[in-house]
Amino acid sequence: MNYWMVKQEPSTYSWDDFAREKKTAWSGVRNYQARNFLRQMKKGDLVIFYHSGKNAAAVGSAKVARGAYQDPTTDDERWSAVDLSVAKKFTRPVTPAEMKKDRRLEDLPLFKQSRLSVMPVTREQFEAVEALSEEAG
DNA sequence: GCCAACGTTGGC
DNA sequence: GCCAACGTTGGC
Repeated sequence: MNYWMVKQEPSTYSWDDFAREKKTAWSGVRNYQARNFLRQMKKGDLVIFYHSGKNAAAVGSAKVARGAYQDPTTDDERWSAVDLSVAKKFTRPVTPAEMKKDRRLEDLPLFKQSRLSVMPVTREQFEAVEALSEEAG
């Protein structure tokens, strides 16, 4: 079982959109590194859903419902998509500032490669974000 | 809202 | 296969 983080601008596709749909195709990724990570995702893997932009925060978790397949938004065979289903909404969003302060999270790829939209995290990191979301702000 | 940095695309 | 141009992202 592996752990991941996906980043999305909420004006493009927010957690609320996701929660309404329950399941979505994570498609439209046009970056090779992110694509490679998508292809490594297996059904059942857990994913942190992160909002980028002005109110950036980790807002919930998702589960990989279907491993990589041809991205339906293009005929170009280079690009892949996965299906994600809602796991749980965090009781409280976790901001990048909080994450940076946490020693368990200071090495998140999120902070090393700010443009990457799909990235691996360790189980420890996944659980640390979850734990922060359950603490009082 | 501008601008610099990054990554992908397209022309040679 | 290189490199300039372009589009997108993120920081200020």
